[in-house]
Amino acid sequence: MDAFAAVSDPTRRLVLDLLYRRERTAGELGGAFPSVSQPGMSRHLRVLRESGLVRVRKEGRRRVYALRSEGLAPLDAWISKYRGFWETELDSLEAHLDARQRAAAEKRP
Amino acid sequence: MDAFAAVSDPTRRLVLDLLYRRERTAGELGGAFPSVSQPGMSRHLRVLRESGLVRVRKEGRRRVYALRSEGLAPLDAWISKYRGFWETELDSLEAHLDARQRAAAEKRP
DNA sequence: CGCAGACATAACCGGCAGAATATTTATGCT
DNA sequence: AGCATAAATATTCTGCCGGTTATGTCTGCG
Repeated sequence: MDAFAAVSDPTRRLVLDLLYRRERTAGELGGAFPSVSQPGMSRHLRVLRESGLVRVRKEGRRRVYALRSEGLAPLDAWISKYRGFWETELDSLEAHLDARQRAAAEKRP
Repeated sequence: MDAFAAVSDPTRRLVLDLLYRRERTAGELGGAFPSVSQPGMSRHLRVLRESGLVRVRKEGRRRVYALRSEGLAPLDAWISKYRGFWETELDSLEAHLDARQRAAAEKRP
């Protein structure tokens, strides 16, 4: 599963958000989501691992997960192409004007 | 379907990439993907519409699709939190050094 | 050694996403 | 009006994803 698909799941995004602040053990992460069973979280973590978004290290019998934000680089690279598109008024403003024109045109044709 | 899920599909990303350059009719977009049937493309376009990533206008019997890049803003907002994490050497360089240290430590303990 | 804790994997299930075929709607053309 | 074209929707089928229960593996500890 690629980074795009990995991040398309809300739970996994929240996991990454937790890891952004600090490392956490699998147990801590699981505990943060009461709606998800232990194996469920384990599978989410596996997906995040295999798509390169987190790294693990063993610490006794715990697994400590940490963010590996470079994994998001491909995603960011793709989006960066579009960024600035909506920051310049080039399409949002244009769309707004189009809508106004169309609305006006429908009122008095 | 939210923007994250919409963009998690490779075909839909390619469609957006095509629309980045210019507007296209549904037919043009379909023709660009021989592996996808006409209704298939129509459904992809529907998803992109409903997640706010494209807008349509009717032009005769054609539907002209255009990028609505503001739809990507939530996605970009989420990622931007992580950007700079791998740009500052704060984790990639650190991880690299950690790895070197660990490797060295294992060679002569 | 043997037990308990932490986590991963296996097996299974329900639902939904994606693809194909068939049909419908709307528009242009003669 | 009648036909062809463009594109959307309906229907069906299949495969994968997320969740659960059950089980396995490894580690720390008495």
